[in-house]
Amino acid sequence: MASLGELERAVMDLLWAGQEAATANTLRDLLAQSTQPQDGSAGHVGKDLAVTTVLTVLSRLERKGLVERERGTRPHRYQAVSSRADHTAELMHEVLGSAPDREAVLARFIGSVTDNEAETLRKLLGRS
Amino acid sequence: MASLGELERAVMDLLWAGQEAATANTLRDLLAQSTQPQDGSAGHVGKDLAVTTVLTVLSRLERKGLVERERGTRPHRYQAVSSRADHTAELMHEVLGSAPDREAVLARFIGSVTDNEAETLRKLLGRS
DNA sequence: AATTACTTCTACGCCACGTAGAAGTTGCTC
DNA sequence: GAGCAACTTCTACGTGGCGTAGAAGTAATT
Repeated sequence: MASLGELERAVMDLLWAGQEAATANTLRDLLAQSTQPQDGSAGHVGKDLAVTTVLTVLSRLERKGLVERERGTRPHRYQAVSSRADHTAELMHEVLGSAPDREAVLARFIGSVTDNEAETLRKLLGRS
Repeated sequence: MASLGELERAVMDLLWAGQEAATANTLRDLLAQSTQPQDGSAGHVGKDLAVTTVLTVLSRLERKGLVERERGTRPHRYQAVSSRADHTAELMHEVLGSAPDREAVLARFIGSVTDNEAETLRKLLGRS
């Protein structure tokens, strides 16, 4: 219940970026442009997808519990269930949770964190 | 480059558990028993696999860089490249790394950590 | 009622993974 | 050193997730 496909991730990124709920069409358009805004002159690289494709992906994301849709409005509006930060943190816990040696894992994790982040963590934890 | 299948994970668990390199046959036997050591009387649940199956999985794990094999010895001996803790910590970094808002993620992560673990983290981080 | 906009259903190709037989290779034994 | 036994590699099939989208169904608009 963790990994996302490439397109699924792209859609989630858009949903996480915009604060408001979006329609499939909107997302389709955003996908058509994003990914490579700056472009010499050749073809743009943003995927030019069929709307149904986006809808399929959104359905799958809904099934996975990552996305929520308003069914009332005619063009259904989709939005992420939780923020990217929340979701990522959840993922980290998922990864950590599967380990019987949590402390050891945390030790290794901390060991390879940047100084800045270590500082952030200290602040977040407060001193005992 | 992250997720493992069920069998792949079972094999890694065995390799991580035992400190020494193991052969495909050994692993096959361990897989046949483990998973449900305690058993009323009915059939055991440990997978009874063909050795080739184990070998295939080991090859795939090798390709993924999780396992290393001694090709010299006749029954090749396999072992995990890094400890489970290292691997898990690495995974956590992978998950975290893909986020543009690392600090926010860390905040959420810390927010939902158990008290014990928070304490552990404080110790690990030491004073500034 | 017909047209249009939107959603759901169905589907196909690809790739990872569980699974394992067939074929090839190496080493031991007599 | 010929043959058997053990081991590895090759090939393959079924299943399921994902990218992709057309066909079919449903609702809103005029």
